Amino acid sequence: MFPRLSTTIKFPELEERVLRLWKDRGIDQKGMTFRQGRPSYVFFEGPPTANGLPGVHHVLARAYKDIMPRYMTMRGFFVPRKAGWDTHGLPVELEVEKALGLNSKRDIEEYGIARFNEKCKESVFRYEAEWRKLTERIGFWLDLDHPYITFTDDYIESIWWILRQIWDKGLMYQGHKVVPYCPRCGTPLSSHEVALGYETTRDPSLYVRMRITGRPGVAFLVWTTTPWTLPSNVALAVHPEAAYAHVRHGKEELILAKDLLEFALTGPYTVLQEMRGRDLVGWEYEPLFDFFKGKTDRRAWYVIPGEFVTTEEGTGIVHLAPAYGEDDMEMSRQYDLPVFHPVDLTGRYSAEVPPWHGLFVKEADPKITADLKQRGLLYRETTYEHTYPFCWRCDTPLLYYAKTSWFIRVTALRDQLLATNEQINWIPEHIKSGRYGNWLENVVDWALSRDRYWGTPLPVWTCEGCGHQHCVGGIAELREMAVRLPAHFELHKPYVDDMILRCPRCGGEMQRGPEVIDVWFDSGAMPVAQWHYPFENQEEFKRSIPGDFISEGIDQTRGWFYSLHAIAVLLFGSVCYRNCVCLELVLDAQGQKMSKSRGNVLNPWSIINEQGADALRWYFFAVSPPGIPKRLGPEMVTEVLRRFLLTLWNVHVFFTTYARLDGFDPQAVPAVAPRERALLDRWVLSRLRGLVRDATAAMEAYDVTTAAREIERFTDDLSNWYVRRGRRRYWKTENDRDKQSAYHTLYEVLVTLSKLMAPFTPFLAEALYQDLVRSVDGQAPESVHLCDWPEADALLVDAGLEDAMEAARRLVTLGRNVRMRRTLKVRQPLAEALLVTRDPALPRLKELLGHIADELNVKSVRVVADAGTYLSQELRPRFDRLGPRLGGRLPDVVNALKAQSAQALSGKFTAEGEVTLDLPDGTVTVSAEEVEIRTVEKPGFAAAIEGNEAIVLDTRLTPELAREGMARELVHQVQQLRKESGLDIADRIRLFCQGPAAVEEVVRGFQAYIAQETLAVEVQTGKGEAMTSKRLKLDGHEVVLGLVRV
RNA sequence: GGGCCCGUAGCUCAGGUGGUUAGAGCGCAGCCCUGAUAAGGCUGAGGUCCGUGGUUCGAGUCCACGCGGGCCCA
Repeated sequence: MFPRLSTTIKFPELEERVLRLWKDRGIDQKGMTFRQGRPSYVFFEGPPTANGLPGVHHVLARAYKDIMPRYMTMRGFFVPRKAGWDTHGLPVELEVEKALGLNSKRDIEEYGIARFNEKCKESVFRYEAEWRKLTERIGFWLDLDHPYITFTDDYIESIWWILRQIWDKGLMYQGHKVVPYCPRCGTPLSSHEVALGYETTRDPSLYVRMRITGRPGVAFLVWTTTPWTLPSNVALAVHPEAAYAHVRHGKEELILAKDLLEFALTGPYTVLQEMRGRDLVGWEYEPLFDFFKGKTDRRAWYVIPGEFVTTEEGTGIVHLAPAYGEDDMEMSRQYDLPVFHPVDLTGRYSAEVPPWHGLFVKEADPKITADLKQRGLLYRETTYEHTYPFCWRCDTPLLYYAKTSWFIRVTALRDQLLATNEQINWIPEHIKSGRYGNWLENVVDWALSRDRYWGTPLPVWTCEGCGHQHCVGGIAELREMAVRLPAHFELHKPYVDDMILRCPRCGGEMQRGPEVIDVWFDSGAMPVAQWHYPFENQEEFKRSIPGDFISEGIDQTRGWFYSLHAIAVLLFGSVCYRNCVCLELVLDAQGQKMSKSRGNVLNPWSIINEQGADALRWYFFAVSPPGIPKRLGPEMVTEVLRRFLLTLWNVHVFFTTYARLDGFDPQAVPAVAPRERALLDRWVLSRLRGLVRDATAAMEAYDVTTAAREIERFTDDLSNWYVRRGRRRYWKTENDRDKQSAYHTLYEVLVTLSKLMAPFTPFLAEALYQDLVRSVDGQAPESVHLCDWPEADALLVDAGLEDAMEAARRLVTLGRNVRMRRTLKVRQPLAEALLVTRDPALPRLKELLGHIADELNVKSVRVVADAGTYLSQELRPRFDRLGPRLGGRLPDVVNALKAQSAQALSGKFTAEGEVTLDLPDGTVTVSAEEVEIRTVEKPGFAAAIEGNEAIVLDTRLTPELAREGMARELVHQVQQLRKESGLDIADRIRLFCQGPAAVEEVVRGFQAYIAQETLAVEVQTGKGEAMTSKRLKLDGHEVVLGLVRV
């Protein structure tokens, strides 16, 4: 028996009930495991960090992470859904530093690394309970009880194994590299981190004189915004092809780029000589300072050519300090220049620069400037506004700084990265060759090491005796090689730092370097490390690589999308994941980015508790494709709830209400063969088949949005046509084949719909399924999420019927348009409607005239070829057919056609199939296929036209029609009265109607009709006993209606 | 400064390979209908399809250059 349901529904409550059902019966567990043994579809969970509260953008990501696994499970695949937590890294350290009031690496070391890391470990699960709560509440099925956690020794051991593989391939190296470095945090930042901290700032802008050796009074004019790098200058670079000028300027002579003379010089000048940059190459100049004079054997302080030099700003002569610029370092390699690096790890000058020893370099800028000025080397000093990177966590200006770091030679694999990228299905597609492809083309070596505390330790030990380096690939190996291990064994600092190994070369003692690794390596290692491969779970791992599906924010192109891909290529030379759905930002209702400072952050719970998780999920899926930024506000979610979820719910309530009343049992009542069902049934089943086919195709293409929109469209058709047109079939008293056909059809549609919706709105889908299926069939799968996805082929198809129905609905709209414009109430029956249509579906349309007549409330509908009395004709050229044939002559032909009367031309086209036109440049024959003849309304008739279709209503009211109109009005009033009296839809009544003879005569004449419509066992005229009654005016007559429940 | 994406009604979004008069939902106004419906229907107001050039018989659609917004990178 179907449950009794109400159209008043609170979806959040329904969802909580479904959650309890899942919990009580362990359905979530079954849902994740019941396909075990079937082919797998592999989903990778990109691990979040649980040291912050989940926000509404996490709901978007988790909804997408949920929908494909659910869909693929229904399609028959086994989808493992291991949860994961990202636990290492600077963001965690920062939180803990803040909480403990620590401000520097020294503070941390004084506090104690062991204690500090212990705090980090606690911090990363601070909000785990919140994450779990949200994850469960939005219906994201994930195995939260067996997550991978990146800080465990098992996980780290797998990472060590990976690093060892890379090491063995010779792809790890220690190098000098200029990196963006935060002197406060004492660590280089990844490019990802640098990107977080660009700000507009003012820096000094210095034009300095570099005196040319052997040419007294002549200097290069050189521009810099980083005076602190000048002591380390070793060379100047010019663009070899650019034009330079030697000018007299006041009392001195300067050389700079010709294009920049006006820009750089502050007064009149005379050009003495012009030259190319390459002419200057090799010229020597006097260093600004003598700190490094004589400290190197290499040639320094001369001009070299550099393609990177521009003549758009500055002077076209670039000062090179290899330790503090990437280009500079590159040039120093090419030209074997010395590298002077007089700045320590805290950003202060070393003793190599005595005047400013101990001073932070940025603070030394003005002192250097003053010194140059005093020695006459400063030409001009201004300030320069530009964007410059600051540390995203502490706001310290970053220094580009040569650091010893460990790198992975990813550049060696660029071609393989690009080739495997071709195997990834990116959604949206443009990511592949756009943002991501570009990133891969410009890929640089992966700066792996971090000089921090809370992270996976880099497993490289160095022999203190012979300098031999060894990369440890696992715990067993570590124990074997160990000379000394700390009492507490853990693969974290400070414990690993106390692990001393025996050098395999010389037998000396090996010490680990201080570094931990980039946290992106942790998460990118998850396909391997989540299984503790290769130490355990070899089968699981092999089954799950490459993965089938990942989905995260689009910002992960440089983050997780890349680290997964790079590690898989490094290890196996193969692709890591086959399909990647990139998600854009969730914005507020005004389109502004949500941020704490703006105060516009939307709490996901406010929507989940008001509108529900299904509504939010549906909104995300349907509103726009994943790669487009989404605006979100409560009212937007309410709209989809009303438009879609509630509409569907109402159909569901309609069905269950009447099926209960009639005791309809889909198991017991034999189904009428689909082909023998009513046209309306066959139509909706055919539409359903189309929906299943289209939704399946869309889902296979990861086009969730199209699938959702198709489901919405179908639901609208279902409610506003199928049910609307067919509802009397469920009310009627006789239980005939038609009624059974109607019940079975609507039942099948709703059950199928619940399955289609299961991946999108798991709660509502479950509620429908439980109400419809489990309530009557104990043998059926216990949950919609344990069902198979519907098969389109199993359903009836009748494309011709769908076309005809579309035409019928179009004509009904037209007809209502006529009634509206003539203010002819639909309740008043009319005699006839004439249809003019050339729709190819016409033969099938004739089967549907009854529906048109009903909707328009007319006694008969006729299709006519011509309604000439009411309508005239118009001829329109078909540009799409004439255009390609006629090209430039098209306008002339169109004008010639317009010059003749449409009636005459249409006659000719009909009779002869073509018309020949005389044009100034010859004759042109136009065939009937190249024009369209349309019908046009003649004013003054009750007609409406749209395209080449028209409808004409006969508006003459006979007395009989008027009486019937009154009868219908009476029925309407009685129904209102029933409603007002609070009667149940199945209650029977006794009815009386008192009024003038004209009215009472109608009541007697339409007694049977009125009785049937209002469920009256008796219809009386005159006064009567009434439970409730009301007075009203009907066509100017005073009438009293009354009724009693029997 | 470079790359990618976006710009269509007040709002959210559709608009295969160019083709006559650019659509839907919400909102607004008026009317209608209603015993599944918190609904539904009809009509109306509301559009320089971001701009400017170009290609074409014909451009929301293709090309170029701009403008505005977003993301990513320097």
